[in-house]
Amino acid sequence: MSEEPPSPSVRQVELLEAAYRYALEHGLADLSLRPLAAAIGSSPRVLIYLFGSKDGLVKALLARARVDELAVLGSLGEAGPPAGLTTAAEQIWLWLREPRHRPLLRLWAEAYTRSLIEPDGAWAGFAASTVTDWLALLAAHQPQPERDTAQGAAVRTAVLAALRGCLLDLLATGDRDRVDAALRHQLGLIENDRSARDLP
Amino acid sequence: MSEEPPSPSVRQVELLEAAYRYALEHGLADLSLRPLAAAIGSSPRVLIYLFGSKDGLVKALLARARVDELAVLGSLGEAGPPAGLTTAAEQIWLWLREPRHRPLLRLWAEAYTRSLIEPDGAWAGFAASTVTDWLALLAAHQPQPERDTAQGAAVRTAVLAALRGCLLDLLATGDRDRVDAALRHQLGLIENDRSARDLP
DNA sequence: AGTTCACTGAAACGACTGTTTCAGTGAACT
DNA sequence: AGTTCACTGAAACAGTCGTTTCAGTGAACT
Repeated sequence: MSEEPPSPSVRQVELLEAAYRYALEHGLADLSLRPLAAAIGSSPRVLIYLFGSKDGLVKALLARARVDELAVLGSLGEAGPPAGLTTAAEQIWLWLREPRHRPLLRLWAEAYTRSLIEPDGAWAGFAASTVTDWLALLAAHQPQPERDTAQGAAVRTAVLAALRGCLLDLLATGDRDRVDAALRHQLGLIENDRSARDLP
Repeated sequence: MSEEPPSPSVRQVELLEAAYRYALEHGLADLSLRPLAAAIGSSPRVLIYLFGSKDGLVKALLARARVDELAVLGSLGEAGPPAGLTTAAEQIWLWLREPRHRPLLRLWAEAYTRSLIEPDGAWAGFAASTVTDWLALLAAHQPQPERDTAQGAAVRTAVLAALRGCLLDLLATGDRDRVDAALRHQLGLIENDRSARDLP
């Protein structure tokens, strides 16, 4: 309990990275120290030593997943001037639908729903914070007068809902053509409506 | 292993109902026979006897949740003639946003994502089957020429995605006004587009 | 009365859980 | 050379898990 290295060492991030890859494959729900340690060439003893407890390890894994998520937000948000709400949403969707991102998105969905059921512990606040993160990104692509209105919040909420709803469908059915057409239809309607009001 | 009652007895549905209420409160991820049995006034022995195994119990619980889901579908689908796609979606949303349905929807979300990660076992196919169920309901509210086209499938997929995306947001943030406005905005755009094409 | 049979309490089984205790590594620093 | 200290293997701890074994209930049926 008293033993816990203050700063993340080299070995620690190595193991965290290996554990992260393991979690992407097997999920977090049934995560167990002994199988995990065996798979990444470590031992339960070391994991407990480095992360304090299993809860600490799970928190570190969720934080690691969040780093990936924020990296996407950063690459889409800071790369140049605001691109317009629907354009940004399209770029996000291109990233979401990539088959190689599916393990990460499954893990994300698992952490999301788990934090709904078990609001305390390692999962606390995951769902709420991920919603606000993405909403903030979308807000950055809305023009200034609209951005701060309740109407503006509703529009970016709708865009986020379309993205997440389509993602859920895609993860469950894998039916890329249908889901792709659905999102494109949805964004097209929003785009039409916005251009009719002279909003980017 | 050999003992398993063939037909569901009275006692069995009583216990299943009690276990269902327990699962709505505590979720399925950490479900354990001993605490569950203690809470519903039974014993692990009896649960194993009646449901064959814990896996059988979980399957029964998921089937029970599915009964609730199908009941909603039935009440919205068979009640009169097709009401139009967006009207049907609005009615579904009125049901989804009810605070008293939140435990059921949390359980539903948990089973959904879990079946994405662990495609075998008791959860198998839950996500995919729930998608097709709801899509079929929405299809019943589309007019006949459109219903069987790829465009029609895309539109009802978009409607379902909007509903699910808004539901996820609502479960995480509880921000009813914003989410409500988002869904209304989304459905309004679809409605406008459809009436412009003479589709109900 | 005797048998059958659905049902159940108590206790144990082996496997697994996260965590701790103890005993060491081996490299870095004084 | 001696000490410190980050790190780790082996084993055990107490607890929980799903499941099984055994020994019964008590009502229904022959």
